[in-house]
Amino acid sequence: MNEGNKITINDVAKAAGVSKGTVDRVLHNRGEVSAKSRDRILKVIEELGYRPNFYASILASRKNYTISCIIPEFNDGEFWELTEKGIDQGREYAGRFGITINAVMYDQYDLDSFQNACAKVLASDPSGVVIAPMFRNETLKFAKELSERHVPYVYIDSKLEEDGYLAYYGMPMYQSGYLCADILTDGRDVRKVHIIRIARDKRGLSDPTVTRRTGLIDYIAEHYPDCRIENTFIDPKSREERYRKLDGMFAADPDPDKYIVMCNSRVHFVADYLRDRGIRTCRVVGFDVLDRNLSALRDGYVQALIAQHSDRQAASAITAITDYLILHTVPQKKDNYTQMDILNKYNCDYYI
Amino acid sequence: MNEGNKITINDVAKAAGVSKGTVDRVLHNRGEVSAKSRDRILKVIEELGYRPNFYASILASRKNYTISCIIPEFNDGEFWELTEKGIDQGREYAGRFGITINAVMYDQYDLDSFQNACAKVLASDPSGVVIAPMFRNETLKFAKELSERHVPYVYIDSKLEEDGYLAYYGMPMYQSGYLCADILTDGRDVRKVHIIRIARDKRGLSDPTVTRRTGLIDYIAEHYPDCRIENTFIDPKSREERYRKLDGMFAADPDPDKYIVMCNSRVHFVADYLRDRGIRTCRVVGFDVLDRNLSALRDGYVQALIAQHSDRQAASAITAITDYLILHTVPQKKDNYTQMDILNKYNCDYYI
DNA sequence: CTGAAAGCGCTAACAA
DNA sequence: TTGTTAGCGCTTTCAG
Repeated sequence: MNEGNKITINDVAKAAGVSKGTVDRVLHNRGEVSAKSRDRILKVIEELGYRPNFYASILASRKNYTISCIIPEFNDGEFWELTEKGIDQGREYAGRFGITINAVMYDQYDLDSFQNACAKVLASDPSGVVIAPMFRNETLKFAKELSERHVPYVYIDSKLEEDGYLAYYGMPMYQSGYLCADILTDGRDVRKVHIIRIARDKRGLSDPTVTRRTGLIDYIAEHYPDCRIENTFIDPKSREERYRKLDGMFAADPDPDKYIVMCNSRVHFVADYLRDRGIRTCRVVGFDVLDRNLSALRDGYVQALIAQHSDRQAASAITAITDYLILHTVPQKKDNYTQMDILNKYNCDYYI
Repeated sequence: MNEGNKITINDVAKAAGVSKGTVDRVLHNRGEVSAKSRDRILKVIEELGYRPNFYASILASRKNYTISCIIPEFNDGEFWELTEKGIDQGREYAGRFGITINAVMYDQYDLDSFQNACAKVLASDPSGVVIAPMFRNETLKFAKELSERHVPYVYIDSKLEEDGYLAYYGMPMYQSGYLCADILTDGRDVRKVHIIRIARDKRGLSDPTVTRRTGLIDYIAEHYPDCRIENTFIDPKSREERYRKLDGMFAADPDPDKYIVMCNSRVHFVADYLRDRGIRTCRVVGFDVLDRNLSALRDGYVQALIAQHSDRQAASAITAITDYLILHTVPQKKDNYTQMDILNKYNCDYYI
């Protein structure tokens, strides 16, 4: 039945001359077993190629595993929505093993909110944790606590430079910037690149796109040494302010053929501006498959989008913990860099 | 345990005033049950929100499901190798439910071999079938037989115009050709496009790339009405012959900046030629992530590859049948068109 | 047509 | 330290 394997715990017990209770003990490092018995049992397991039947196991042990996912809160159509979809996919998988998934959201601009989320999760005594970190120090503390409790945790989106995590699923950020620059410039004669950036009002927040921007800038330096890079900061909260800034940008340089890029998921801000101003002469590249970005892509205000399956990242994270909990397996690779998808108007409609 | 649902078959039996044996009978339409009992049980199930525990079910019923996958045979590094990897992924999933997966290969250029494969699968009385069809009529017959036996089957790679399949997973072929043309021409001043095609020696074989080529040609007609399209046929078996043909192509038109495309996975043939001849002036686009194509991409002899996750197609197919068999669920969508991935030298290393 | 009972393979007390 | 045993929730005879 179980992958064609008919050897049961009883067979092992018999062959090792012990009872199945003892076999179960060594299987789960539960209770004390004499070194002699343990060795013999382990040997028999090896020889017979015994593989436990997980269904019998799940059935017999009515454990109540629960995995908590800590991600930023979001509004409809924003980046993290896709991650939540992935959590739902993961929930379906984990649910088959009787594992409960719950999501805890935090305000990604508010440290307190993040701390609260972590504390809440810790208090709930989770069997495993998925986390999309935004605050370095606090995450480090949280990770340490989880490690000490032997609670497996996996990072999604970005990770920290510590080592205790079970796995990581995210995009290679530097390379995504490099790729982005390649698509933007596209072998053309580019003299100037405009990077549109979000003006961050709060201090102390790590900018998640800095690595990506570095990749972008490096590409330009390597392939277009004479190309200038100009940063323009816009306010995500004020449309008027944005338009003023972008008007200023266009006024400063009369060349209508601009190369514009945004390193986060908000390129729709640029697209909206271009649409309103009727400007169709720019080459614009951005990131991520928000609905608003997709429609900009379809309408030709954005030429390409670099996307990642952040749903799959979340789902993989949950799967990894589930398998760890139930099957006692660890992911093949610890660091999993997800593919970078290039979308244009001709393939975007087939993107999930 | 089971998704937070604690109601068991015993609860249902008690509430309905019958034994759990009878409940099981109505659950699986097994044996005769009086209309009265059946109605009462169904009502109780509804009211209590009873959900069977799959693990107990799998454990108790030592059924031996097996899913057969019929795909073309292949050599190392060829297209179908990736599909086989997906079958392995699917096997892992299905194995957890005690389902055996076996793969049956056929020679995609030999009708007899395909018929044999089908007959063999039929004889083995499979619980489900995954098929990558190449021969239309024979597949139609096979599908009909499966339908009559109530054996669920899913198409991968391509499908037929019948309706009995459980699901389909494959690339949108026409659109892939359209996309390919867009990437090839890339807004440039293109006067001529070279399509390199495989000379097929056998008659009566359906060319799997004809739809893709149509998409390609349509794009050119729409966007480059004055562009000429030239077909060159090469022999997959003879390197000399290929070089002769390609030499001829280059001799016929002195322009070194050629636009070259192949609609199947063999663009490495072109790349090898260009590498040997030291030609770096062409723009070349092809399909699929064979190792040889990837190295051509990295080395700059191919500018872009359009790829599909044919591994995921196979894995999804197996998952769909597994879930159908075990969970009694049908796929959300019947026709699943997988995304078209655009690969260049900057993102190909993160693919898969 | 229906109930009773014996497992499926494993876990987790409880004795010894 | 170890064996024994009573289930987990469901399927499947076998009587009746």
